[in-house]
Amino acid sequence: MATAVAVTISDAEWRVMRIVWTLKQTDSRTIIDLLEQQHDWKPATIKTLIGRLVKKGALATTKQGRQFIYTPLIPEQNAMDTALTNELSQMCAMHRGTAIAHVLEETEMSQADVQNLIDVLAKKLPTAPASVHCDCLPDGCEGSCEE
Amino acid sequence: MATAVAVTISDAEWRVMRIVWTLKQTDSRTIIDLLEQQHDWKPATIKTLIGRLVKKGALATTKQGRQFIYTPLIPEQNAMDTALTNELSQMCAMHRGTAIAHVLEETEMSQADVQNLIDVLAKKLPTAPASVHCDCLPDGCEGSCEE
DNA sequence: GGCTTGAGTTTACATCTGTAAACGCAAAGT
DNA sequence: ACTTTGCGTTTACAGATGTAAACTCAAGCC
Repeated sequence: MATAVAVTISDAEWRVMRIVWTLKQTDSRTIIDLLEQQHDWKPATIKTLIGRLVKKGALATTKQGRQFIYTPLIPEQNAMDTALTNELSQMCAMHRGTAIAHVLEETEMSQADVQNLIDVLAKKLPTAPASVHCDCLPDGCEGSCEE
Repeated sequence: MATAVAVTISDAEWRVMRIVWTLKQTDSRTIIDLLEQQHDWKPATIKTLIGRLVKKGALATTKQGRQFIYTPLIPEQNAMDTALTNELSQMCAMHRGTAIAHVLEETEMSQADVQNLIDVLAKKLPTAPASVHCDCLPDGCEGSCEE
């Protein structure tokens, strides 16, 4: 199996990855031009981010004449997935549902996406447990979180 | 309006907050005891985290004899909400729906929660746009992201 | 062939985070 | 009253992150 130790992508790095994911492959010139429009980052800053992403194994480089062509080494959907799951998993298990509800309300999604989510949930409903308990305290200390 | 500049809570600090949120109020002795069971953190580490949370304005202190009673200054659901929304907002708008779908599949939720989500989505369905476009490139560069 | 230019690399530095020891002091015990 | 204990504070330090200048070459132009 690949030694994909779930590379961690920081906020600023995320911007760079989005460019590469969207374009599938590009050179630094393009990345820098695009990011300079979106943020007021100096080219040097963007170069640093690209460098770190390569070192982290998030971007692959292919020598193309004098420069490099960058391509993503980790799939976008995969990164999104991991980031959200990590964030959620650090929260109280009992309250995750509510948090997701709030997020759903604030997130704009296409009709197809909404429908898809409904389907996913409908399939989940039958096997969902009657309740999920708070896991904020060490085992054996539960019970204080019911409201 | 309160000067709630949306305090940022780090991963380690989350553990502390969860204890306080769950217990509503406690002293450091309790926090330290509980966290020493969950992680192998030294008491000093936990003291540092508590101190930082107080300085950040996430925890309030009330002198109680020789010690302090800590209470949360920011509501748990609020913090969860902000954290998830921040994470999501840094991702490609077009792909958020799919990411949420994946998360939903992996997150254990009570039947009531699942049902609630279905309701939220059902209400959202009518007003959902036909499609949400990729916003990874600066304005005017779109179109490369359709697949 | 020498100079210019630009891509990638190195170095820089403040802040945040994880992790923790050391310290100052007031309360509690004897 | 004196000592001990424990709580909160100060100090420490490495690694990650945001931000960016400086430097090194090889490719491209005259």
